[in-house]
Amino acid sequence: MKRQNSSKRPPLESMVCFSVYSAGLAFNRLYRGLLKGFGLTYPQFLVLVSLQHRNGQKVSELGEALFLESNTLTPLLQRLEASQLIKRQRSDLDERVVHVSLTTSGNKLVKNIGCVPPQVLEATQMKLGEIAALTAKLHLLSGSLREYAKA
Amino acid sequence: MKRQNSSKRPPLESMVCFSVYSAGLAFNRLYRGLLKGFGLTYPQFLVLVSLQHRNGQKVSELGEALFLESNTLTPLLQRLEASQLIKRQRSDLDERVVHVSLTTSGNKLVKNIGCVPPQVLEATQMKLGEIAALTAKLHLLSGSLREYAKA
DNA sequence: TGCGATTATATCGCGCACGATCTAAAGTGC
DNA sequence: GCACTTTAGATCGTGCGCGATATAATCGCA
Repeated sequence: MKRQNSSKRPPLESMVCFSVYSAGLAFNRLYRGLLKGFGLTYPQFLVLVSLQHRNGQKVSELGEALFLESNTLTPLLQRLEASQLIKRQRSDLDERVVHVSLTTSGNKLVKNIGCVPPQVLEATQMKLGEIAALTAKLHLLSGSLREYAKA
Repeated sequence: MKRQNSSKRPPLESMVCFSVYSAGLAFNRLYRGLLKGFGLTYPQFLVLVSLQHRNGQKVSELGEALFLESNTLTPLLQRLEASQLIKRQRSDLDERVVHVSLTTSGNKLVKNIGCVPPQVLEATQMKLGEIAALTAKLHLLSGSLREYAKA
């Protein structure tokens, strides 16, 4: 027999969407502390990591990697450029597209930080395998949600 | 033998933090579409759900439930109040604290929406048990991250 | 009683997310 | 070659998150 939702435990706790939201806030705060010393925000860090993997991406490619669009990326990239960490240059073949690449100091910085600082791993208190499984499930979930939103 | 990270698959995909970030964006977009018709944002909806469970919470209690502070909540609550969905009133016993309660129309609205609209469940493409397990893991993770951030 | 410390909420500024719209460059059909 | 559409980024306005700070009420305690 199922216990009736006695409505004395907060329902937020039982909502996946909230657990994701809340974990997102927690990660953001953790990274904020770790990145503050480097003068980076968390999304900026993600952009640098993506560029480290593949330099010279178009804005639209970065957008596909991060699931963001130009209205978010453009100002973010402008700030990174102002910090001398990236360069933006219009393509010669198609003047509409803008290629983004790490500067020398940008490259040095992201190498210095490393993709997953050891503090983050420690903070999760999870085993590597568990983390990988969780990551995979979340990507599946994201995919389904995006699929549904499109349809 | 471990395959070397051949650095041709984007490293973002292997980062938990990114999978959480990205799933958060996806949920936000999904809810945005669902809530637009009700004139609500996703965080506003979460506040209403929390109040439905326990009406008259202090701002600080809402903050503990949602892991947010007054600098985020105050303007959010002001907007909800402007929409006539909640009432804010200072306590008589302690004039520092503000109690937040649903108005009749706010109560009606949140009941109308329901905690987890069926569309969301469908969009996840997951079984209830899977969702519950994921939710539990994420709460654990959030807890560890917050614990680490405090220390 | 009075005054420094603490607490609850509010205010401000900045940087994301994102809907809506704009601009300019390419593509397209005739 | 010329209008029509499409595409890539950029711009603008709004609403979060959050660090820093302000304001006002309460507490502690000598």
